[in-house]
Amino acid sequence: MSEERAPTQRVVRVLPDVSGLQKSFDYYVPDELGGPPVSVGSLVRVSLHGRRTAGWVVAVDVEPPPGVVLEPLLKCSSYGPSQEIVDLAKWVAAEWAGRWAAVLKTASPEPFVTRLPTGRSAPVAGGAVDDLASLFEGSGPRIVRSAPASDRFEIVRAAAARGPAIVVTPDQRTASALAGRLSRAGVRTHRYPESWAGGFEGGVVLGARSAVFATVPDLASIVVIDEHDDSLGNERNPTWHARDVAAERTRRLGIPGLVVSAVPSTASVGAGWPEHRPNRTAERAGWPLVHVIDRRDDDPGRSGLFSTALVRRIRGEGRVLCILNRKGRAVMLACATCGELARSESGDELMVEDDDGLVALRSGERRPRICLACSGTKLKRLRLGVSRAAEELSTLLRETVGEVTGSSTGGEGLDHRVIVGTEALLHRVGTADTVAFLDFDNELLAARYRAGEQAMSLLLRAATIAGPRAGGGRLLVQTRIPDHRVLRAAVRAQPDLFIEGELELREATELPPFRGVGLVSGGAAESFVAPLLDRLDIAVVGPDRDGRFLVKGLDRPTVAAALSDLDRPKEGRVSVSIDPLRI
DNA sequence: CGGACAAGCTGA
DNA sequence: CAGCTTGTCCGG
Repeated sequence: MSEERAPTQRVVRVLPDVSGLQKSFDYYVPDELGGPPVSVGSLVRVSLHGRRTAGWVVAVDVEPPPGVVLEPLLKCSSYGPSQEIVDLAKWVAAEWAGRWAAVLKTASPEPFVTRLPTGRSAPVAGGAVDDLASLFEGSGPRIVRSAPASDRFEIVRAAAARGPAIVVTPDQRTASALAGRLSRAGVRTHRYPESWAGGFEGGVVLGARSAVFATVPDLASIVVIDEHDDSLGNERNPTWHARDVAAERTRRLGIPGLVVSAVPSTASVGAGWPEHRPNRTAERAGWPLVHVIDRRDDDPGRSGLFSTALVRRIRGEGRVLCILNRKGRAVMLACATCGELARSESGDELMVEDDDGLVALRSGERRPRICLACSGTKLKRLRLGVSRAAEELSTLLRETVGEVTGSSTGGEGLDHRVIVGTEALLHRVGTADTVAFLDFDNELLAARYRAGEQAMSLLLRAATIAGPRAGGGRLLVQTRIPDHRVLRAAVRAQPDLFIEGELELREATELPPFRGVGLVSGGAAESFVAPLLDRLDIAVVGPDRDGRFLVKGLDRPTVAAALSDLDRPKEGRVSVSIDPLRI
């Protein structure tokens, strides 16, 4: 089959795109091979064990192991990620215990690129760039705190003025808006991944999380917008987060990495990255007004979704979004007498009902059906749904109310002054005057350790949509926990009130960013983690109700390494997620 | 992953 | 013992 290799021919190392195979193989480059030049990152086709498969060149001019007869590369299909990105992808795979090939795929063009653009554009100086110069001093990640309704355009423009840049945003909508404004300011922009090769022309590459892997020669900075947002985290394994990838990439390149957020994540603050803050006046001005409506103050007989206070505030002028999140919600119980939610002793967990009384799902804490606040024994169920909410609100306001859920299509329901919807509404509407959370406790008390950060993230999205207080931007939050640190921080536009408490809790409970965690799921999870029980530096917790195990260790690399070193069981499936966002 | 091949099982 | 299934190994 394979003709003899001439001693002068180049040998390259190829990582095949075959799941279940994490090994690279050597091939020689035949003289007559057409297509793009073969270099590190090139997408190639090779023959492996008698079948053709795609892969990536991960090293060139290698010395093949003695005794193996090399086969030729069959084809060079496309330009691929640069050496820098191939190396970065390897780090990402190790850091999140995933496949190198899976990361390379994210960093590769689709469809193939067989010609690179020629000609580069020079940076375009921006307006207020001098004021922002200090943000770009030194190298590696730094936190840029910037109020939720403040404009990030000048930061992005300042980055563009310094040379080729990558701007990562939580969604394509934001990337699109920033790209449009940059273009109008004379900056060359490229959308990623559609314009995969755009980075070769200079200018700014903008896109959602995968843009952090864009190949950009002479990259001068990376800006991550709203770094707290979970959309920047990969849902599939490896569960890398664009913020952390940007941090590593900028450290490696010795360039600045700006992670921008109104309320920086526990990850970035916990990592001790330097922080640039706006002055208090500017920060406050960049938040909408936040009204907390304490539902415990309602008339005891009232059981609807809408407090009188809320209805009063949304009657009349202005566009209003009412957010009702039903995703993964448990039925909540509240005291029929005083209105207090049924929560665990610590207040961190919701209690649900079973035959023996009340039980907390996570800790298993039990007590009889009694209200902790007033000792009342009558509890009522709080039931909700978008359709019912829209109906109820239409009646209360005496006007037609729109309705939007994740399954609504196009502009359906959007052409009303008042719209009720799930979280999807916050992704579909660009601006509104008021955003109201009908049932914020569902977020605050969600049975996930990151519930607080996720609730805050929702508030921040809403705040961006509502705009600054000076322009009439306003958030309304119905809750039975008005003192929750998420709400105190938002009301006072003072992120530290949230971040400090959240970090204390994480430290006390030994969770990220103070520890690394891995989630092991799948039928063979138990036998897979068994060898870890002997290790003193690793704790294994579980199984939970879904048969999953939580593996805790000193930090992310420790846990990732421990889980990567384990042998995969012969039968049964195992899935490993490092620092997953939703546990 | 998926092909190759070896060992194990079945029925005449 | 042919013919089939199941399991283990391994790829350049």
